[in-house]
Parts: sequence; structure tokens; C-alpha cells
Amino acid sequence: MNEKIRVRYAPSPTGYLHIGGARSALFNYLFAKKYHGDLVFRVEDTDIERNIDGGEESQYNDLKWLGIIPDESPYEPNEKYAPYRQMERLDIYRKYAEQLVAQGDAYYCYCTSEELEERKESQLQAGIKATKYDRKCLNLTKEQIERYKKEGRKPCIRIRLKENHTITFNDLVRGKVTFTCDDLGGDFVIMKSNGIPTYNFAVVVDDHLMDITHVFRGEEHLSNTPKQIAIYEMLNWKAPQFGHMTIIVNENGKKLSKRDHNILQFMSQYRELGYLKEAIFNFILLLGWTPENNQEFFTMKEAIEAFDPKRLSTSPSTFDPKALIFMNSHYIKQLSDQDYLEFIKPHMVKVMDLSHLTDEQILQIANLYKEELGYGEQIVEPLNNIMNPKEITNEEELKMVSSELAKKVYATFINELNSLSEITKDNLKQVFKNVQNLVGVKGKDLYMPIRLKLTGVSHGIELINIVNILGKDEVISRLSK
RNA sequence: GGCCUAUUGGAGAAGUGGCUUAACUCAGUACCCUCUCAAGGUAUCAUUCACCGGUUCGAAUCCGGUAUAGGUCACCA
Repeated sequence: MNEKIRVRYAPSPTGYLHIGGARSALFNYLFAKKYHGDLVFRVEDTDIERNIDGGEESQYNDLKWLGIIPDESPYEPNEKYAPYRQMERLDIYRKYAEQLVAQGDAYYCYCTSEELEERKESQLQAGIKATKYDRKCLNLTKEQIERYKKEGRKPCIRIRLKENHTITFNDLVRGKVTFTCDDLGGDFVIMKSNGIPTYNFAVVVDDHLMDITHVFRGEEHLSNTPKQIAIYEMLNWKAPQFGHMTIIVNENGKKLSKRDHNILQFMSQYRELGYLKEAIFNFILLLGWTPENNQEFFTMKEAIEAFDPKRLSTSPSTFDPKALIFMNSHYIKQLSDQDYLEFIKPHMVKVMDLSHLTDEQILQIANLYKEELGYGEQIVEPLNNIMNPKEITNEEELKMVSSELAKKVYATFINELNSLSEITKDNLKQVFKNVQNLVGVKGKDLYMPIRLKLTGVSHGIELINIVNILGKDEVISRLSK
């Protein structure tokens, strides 16, 4: 490869960065970096109806958060290729669209959407399942055009697809793929009547002008590819290499849609729940891609080195939230004290007041949960059980807390606590031992009543740690109730 | 319906003609540890690669057909 590798991630700012988009961006990035190329962040904002505020910025920021750093974007433009927002490039598209019209490969179409709908309907009535545009406007006379203009109609521009023309391309993931122009669904629109290009046209113009060499995108674009190649051919441009990645499906085998509420899909949601970027990165890396050597955990650098598009899967990948949790807990365990503290504080703060604690004290508490956390927010519930004990409703448990034996345990325990000048893990161990000897109970009968009385639930971290967190006064007060 | 694509366990998947009695990881199950939950440890988890035929000494791997699933057929991207 002599030419400089240039790839792009081109989101439309109609939403926030989701799993599929992130994966698409990731593989493009890995490919580019492996061959010392550049990643371009381009904004496909031509659907002016659906664009949302902050969509572009959040996509850009979430990408960076994941460690996918674009080399060029609206914020760091290369003068040679700018601008990077399609709505700022309207003149460019118009120029090439007019060129296509001039050379007979495209034509103005004055049909209204109602007319199109009507004629599509009659095609269906006639038993034609694969409906396509009937080329009514292909050969309009001057008079007809004048009449339409007088009516105030604004034309769109349609591509004029060649007949009996076959388009073949070598997909980087799937190998040779062939389409016939007649199966492309008819002469599609390249410029809408409002002067804004359609996706398939804008993409071609931009990819060419931005010297994009390789395009990795979702399988849903596979059938757009021949349309785009048809335009490349008409403009006499060299098309980039395409690679179509498998789509991500949910556990029912359906494509992950933005409306799929069973699975969290947006980066920001994961970040807020306490997922680490390393885990998400690693997880999406292995979603539809496998390394040669079975390696499980990757740094970005390792992934760049190992990446090979030939090893992208061709069958759909199921998004398994459990696998993500596994990844995340792996990376949480690796966190340094300082990083872990920073990571976990925002979650702890939801159930306890940290302002009077030192970082060291907070860390001490947080470390009790480090091993078992799947994601940060999971610390909230168990910690809440300790800070704000639940009312016991279970009959068996009620019996256990209020038995004569239990009362004796509390009293002895309180006594022993009172005899301590300070509370440490070691002397708490001794306290339990003393109570065991004095009352004559051990194991479950000793620990469970205290645990229930203190927290209201029958499970949680080691009881000694709970006592340690709550402190002498609080423990005595709860046990005396 | 047309076109395109896929089909190995609950999941991600390795494997592209003999070295596979289908690797590895996650999840699951059982046991150990333990006051409990979790973590950790140990063990276990596809006589079989969607199905039916064919080629071959030999097939998950090659060929043909069938079935199923998904994608796409917009003046959305």
C-alpha cells in the first residue's frame, strides 16, 4: 500500500454514540492506526429533521473517551479536506450533481411524493413486488418542465442507473459480492428537492474528496454499496475498499435498534453506571472479531497491532451484557487505589456522606466491594443496606432477631464493644470470639442475628467489616433498638 | 416478493480435507471455602458442526438442493 490509509467515522447527529457506532468507529480506527493512517470524523447532518442538539459533540466526546481519537474533525480540520459537516458542503454536492446531469447520468425529477406513492401503489396492485421508480421524468420536454416550474414544483435529481450492468466488488470481510443495477430498486434520488444531497450521494462525494481509502461499516450498508459504486463509476472516481461488518443483535436475534430498551446501548449510559472505558473497548473489540492467538484482554496498542479485518466475523454477533460485566469486573480489579477511588466515589456518594471521611477511609470501605463489582453502580445497593437498614418482614428472620438467645448475644456484644477503647478489625475478631464463649453460640446463630439486626438483610460483606464501617456508637444504638 | 448475507454449545467463537475423542473464554450446574452474599478454588457442560443428498480412503471443512434467520429495497442515514 503506497497511498496513505485514510478511514472515517461518519455519524449522523440524530442521536448519541451507541454500541454499534462505537464498534464501527473502533475497527476503522484500528485499521488506520495499524497502517499509520488517519481517522476522519465527518458529520452526516443532512437529515435536518432528525438532528438533535448535542448529538455531534457527544458522539465526538464519547469516542475520545473510549480512546478513539480522530485525526481530523470539525474541531481539528485539515484545510485540504474541510469542512467536515455535510451541511457546510452543499455547494460541492450541487456541483457534482449538475455534472452528472450534464453528462446524462442523472436527471431532474418533478414527481411529488403523492404521485410517487400513487404509482407505487398501482405497481403493487399489478402484482409487481419489487417496485421501482418508473422514470416518468427521464425524458421531459421543455414545455413539460416549464409547466412544472410554473406550478411551483421543486425538482430532485435522480441517478440514471445503467441497464444490464453488473457491479462487483471485493469486500474486505466477505470476499466477492455481486449486484446487478436492475436490482438496485430503480433510479434513486441523489439530491433532494430542498438542495440537500441524500446519504448515498454525499458519502461518495465526501469519501472521494477526502481521499478515503477504506470503509468499514455495518452490514446494513451492504446493499448501499453497489449504489455508491455506480456513482463512482459515473464520476470516473476510484472507489475505496469496503468491508462490511456483522450487525449486532439482541438475544432474540434482532438487530440492535435504538428503540431496543432491553439493552443499554449508549456510551453515556454505560459510563454513568460505572463501566470502564477499557472494558467497553475490549468488549466491543471482541464483538464479531477474534484474534489469532485467543488473547482475551487488549490494550489499545495491542489491539492495533493484532487487528486484521480478515478475522472479522461474517455471522451476526449477539450482544451479551453478562460478557460486558465480566470484562468490566476484570478491569475494576486492576484499578490502582487512586483510580479506583475516583471511579467509585460518584456511586458511593449516592448512599453515604463522604465529606467527613478521609480518602483513606473511603478507600478502605470501597475496597471491601472491589472484588465483587460488575460495575460501579453495584456498590449502591449493598452499601445502602448498611447505611440505611431495611425493615425485616420475613417471618423466619423476625423470629431470629427477637429470640431470647439473640437478645443475649446483643447484650454481650454491646458489653464487649464498650470495653474497647478503639475499634479495629483485630479486636473485633476478639469480640466475636468472646461473645461466642460467653453466650455459648457460634457460627450462624452468632452472626446472623447481629447481621440482620444491623442491616435488615441476611447477606452482604463480612460482618466484622460492617461493624467497623458503622462504628461503635451506631452499632450499639442499632442493637439496642 | 426481488436482491444480498449468514447458519459450529446458553453466549462470543477457534477450526477452511486427516494432527479435533470440535480449542479457548464467558455464562450455567455441582462441590469446597464460609455467619450470609460475592469473590476464589475444583469438577462438569456439543458422540457432533441447520437439514438432505453428493464428491472422497477420509468432510464441520468441497459441491448441489432444502429449511431457517437477518439485512436491504425512502426526497433516513
